[in-house]
Amino acid sequence: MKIIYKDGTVAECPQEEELHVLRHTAAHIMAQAIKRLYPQADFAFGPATDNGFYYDVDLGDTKLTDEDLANIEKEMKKICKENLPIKPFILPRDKAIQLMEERGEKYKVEHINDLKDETEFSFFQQGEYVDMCIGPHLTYTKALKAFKITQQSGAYWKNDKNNKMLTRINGIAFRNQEELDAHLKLLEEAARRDHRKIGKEMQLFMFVDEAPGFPFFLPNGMIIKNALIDYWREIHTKAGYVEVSTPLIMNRHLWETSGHWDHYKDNMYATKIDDEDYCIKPMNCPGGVLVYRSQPHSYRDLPLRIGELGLVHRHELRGALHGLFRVRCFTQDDAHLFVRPDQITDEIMGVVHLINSVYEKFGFEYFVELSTRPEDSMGSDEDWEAATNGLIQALERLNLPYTVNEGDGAFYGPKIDFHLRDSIGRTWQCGTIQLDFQMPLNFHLEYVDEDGQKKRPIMLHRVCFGSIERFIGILTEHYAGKFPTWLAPTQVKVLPVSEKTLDYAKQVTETLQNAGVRAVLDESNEKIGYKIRQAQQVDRVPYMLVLGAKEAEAGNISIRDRSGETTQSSLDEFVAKVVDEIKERRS
RNA sequence: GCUACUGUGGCUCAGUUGGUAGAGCAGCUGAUUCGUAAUCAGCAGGCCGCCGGUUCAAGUCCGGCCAGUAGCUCCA
Repeated sequence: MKIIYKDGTVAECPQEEELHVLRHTAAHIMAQAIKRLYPQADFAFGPATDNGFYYDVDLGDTKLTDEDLANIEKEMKKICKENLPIKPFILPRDKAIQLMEERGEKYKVEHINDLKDETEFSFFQQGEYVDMCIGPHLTYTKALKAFKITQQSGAYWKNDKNNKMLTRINGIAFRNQEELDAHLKLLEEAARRDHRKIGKEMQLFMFVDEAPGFPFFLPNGMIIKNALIDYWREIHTKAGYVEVSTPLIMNRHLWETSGHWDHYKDNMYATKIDDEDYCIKPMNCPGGVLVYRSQPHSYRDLPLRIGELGLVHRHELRGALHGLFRVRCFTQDDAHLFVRPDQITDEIMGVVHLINSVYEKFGFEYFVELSTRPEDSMGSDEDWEAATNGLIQALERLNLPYTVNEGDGAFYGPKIDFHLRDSIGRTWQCGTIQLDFQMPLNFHLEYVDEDGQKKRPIMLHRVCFGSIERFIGILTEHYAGKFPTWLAPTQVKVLPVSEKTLDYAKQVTETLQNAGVRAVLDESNEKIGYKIRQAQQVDRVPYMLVLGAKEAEAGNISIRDRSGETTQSSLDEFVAKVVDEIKERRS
């Protein structure tokens, strides 16, 4: 694949750059098509993305329908067919501005003015279309072979909600039709893993119009939630944590002291009690702080690790809600660590190990982000620097690769975030570790040090799952509903071949239940094939026991697992194996 | 909150240019007693998201609201 750089050199494209370049060119060709159909179109940015490309465009008052998008795609195909050569040229600043002004590209002019240090600007031209761009690009429009416009949406100019919302038109592009078809198929398969769909099918949770964003956990979902909580308690007890529970509603004064009233008010639900303002907690930290402050502490007590499975409520914007991934009330597997300055690094490392062990348990791959001071924040520059350095130090000592997310920290401190992927590749923040000098200061927390002086502890906020709701959503997509046995709502489904073996099936079910296994007997008057289909496709149970005359006579069982493999076994052997699998939480 | 789209029985969806709602699955009843991914028949089930408007007539057209989907913004 040949490509052309902004200086006009033509070269063979490095393999790993191919998709990026052709997608970027696709964005240009789409812009050209849009300009032909909508001459008033004023373009903003149009980059390549993971699977395709988009262009943000200001179309004035024009709104696009699906048909319009199809027409744009048609026009793109036409442009490809015309096989226009793509050629770069370079202009000095004043000429560049002049050209873009002549063409009515006011966003490009603004962009040139933003790039204060540049003296020259490169452009790529194909036919009548000119775009300011660094390149490189394909050399001819015909080289773009497989693409599809997928959707339109809105996007703010420069990603700032105070700016105008532009029309974003998205597309996907691949080297050839086969790759594109394969990708579409992949998306279809991913949709089958969607936790909202599986959650409905398996009756894990639900939402109702009367409580938008507030999840209901159904009996099956509660089993998963409780199994996760049991696991959580076990590893936290081992790691030296204690557990508390603090109130959901507390007086406004508390939230003023913590800084939430100033920095988080729009997200808090409020109520009145005896004519005083109260807030429903959006975070658990003030509760943890009050627990710490309720008693004097010695340096010997630290680090103090106080865990809390706290239900928090946040007013998330309507458009942000998304199944269990983004809700308005959720349970954080929270903990607040009160530490001496000399303990910071060790404690952070301890938490990272804990989070890592949890994610490994489920076979997740994650990536780590360091978020620094946001604009709306409290505290001194020195404290922020010290806190940020504390986190960086821990990350480097652990040799953990991370990216920096400038200005994305909490209002009280910087944080390390752990991100997990959903079935279609979107990433969601789950675990987080936040270093906080502010809360201890605002609440006058102290401990008595070795030298008898009162000192201020440092506070670490952290979660492993993040929110149990979001984590269950991620787990559901990760396993496509086929949860490991210890999490599965139904662990064994007992399927009698006919009513004749119902009694034997009842015995087997009871034996399993007495051993602590979540076993369910399918008493329905259906053929065995139907029962299996139901157990496999809807309930997604790890084990199905098919019991007919053969088994009843021999006193054994036939086991079918989710892969469809069947084995014969004695009941005792199977019970022992399953009980052990559950106890060890094997996946 | 913003942009675009969607909203019909528990679930998945049909419903022509406006003429008074239809299927499959699930449910119930009966028959069948069956060997590893759907046995057959019958029955029942619908303020067509909500409110208002246009019309002789609205699931269908218009407006408002509510909820959902994709993306943006924001976040665990």
